[in-house]
Amino acid sequence: MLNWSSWKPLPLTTPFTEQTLAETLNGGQAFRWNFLPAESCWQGIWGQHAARIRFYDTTTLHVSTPRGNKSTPAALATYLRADFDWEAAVDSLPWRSDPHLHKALLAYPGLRILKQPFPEAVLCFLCSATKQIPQIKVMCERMAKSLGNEIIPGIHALPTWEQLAAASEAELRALGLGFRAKNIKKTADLLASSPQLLAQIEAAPYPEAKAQLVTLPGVGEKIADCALLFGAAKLEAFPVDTWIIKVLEKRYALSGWTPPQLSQFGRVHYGPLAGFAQQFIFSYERKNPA
DNA sequence: AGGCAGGTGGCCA
DNA sequence: TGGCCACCTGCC
Repeated sequence: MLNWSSWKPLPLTTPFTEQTLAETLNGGQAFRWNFLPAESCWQGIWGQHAARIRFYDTTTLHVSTPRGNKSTPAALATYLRADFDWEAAVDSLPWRSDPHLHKALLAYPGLRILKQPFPEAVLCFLCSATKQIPQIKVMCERMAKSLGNEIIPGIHALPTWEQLAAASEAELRALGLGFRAKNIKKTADLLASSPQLLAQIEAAPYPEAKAQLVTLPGVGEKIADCALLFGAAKLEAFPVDTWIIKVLEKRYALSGWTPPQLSQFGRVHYGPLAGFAQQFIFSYERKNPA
């Protein structure tokens, strides 16, 4: 394909498996990666970048990027946090005293938390309310096609908040966003009037960042934690969703606990990388429901 | 055919 | 504070 560079190695400090690569890219952290059977690779979009990735061996990915976009390989390394020591992070989790966590860690060796552009993480998770991953992906794709920049022919970035503010609620509803359209429109208008707000939130320590984020229309505790975990590298953020509630109820015998109590439990039990632990538990539970 | 899906905000005791 | 419910849409 003329538009794409040849495959180049991207070394990983933490070993990986093919299944873990799939889970990292398409397991509910991000919504803009698709497997292309014909090319047998993952193709994804973030910010104003697009890339193709395929598993080469446990410590090497192969990467192809659009020709002429020289900054994309470095941006991809940042997005994947390729140089972070995930193995040490895993070892710091309380797996020695938590057999269920231990099982989940072994099931996804090398699983990592992406560093997505913060503004688009907020957008994607605003779409996530009571939706499953495939439907969230459809909503993101429609917003990109209709409102976002075309990065290369046929591949569109998600709209910026500025671009979203320029659309009407009716236009957003027409993209199938449902009741989320109103929240996205209101948040877009608010962010358009404070252009530095998201950058300030991202730069703030987790507790302040979360407190600020939940003031955006449609952003509650869960969406704020997802955006901070997957879009701002705040690994202490511990999203409490229906899956995690189920896990903690059934596998940790915590039935009857309220979401805020479970959130507190998660932070105390899993520690400063609670969100990282959450991702293993989440992935494991979706594949092996209790 | 009706209920439910990686939630949130508003209203009521 | 704590519980309940509407809210879009599509898929089982």
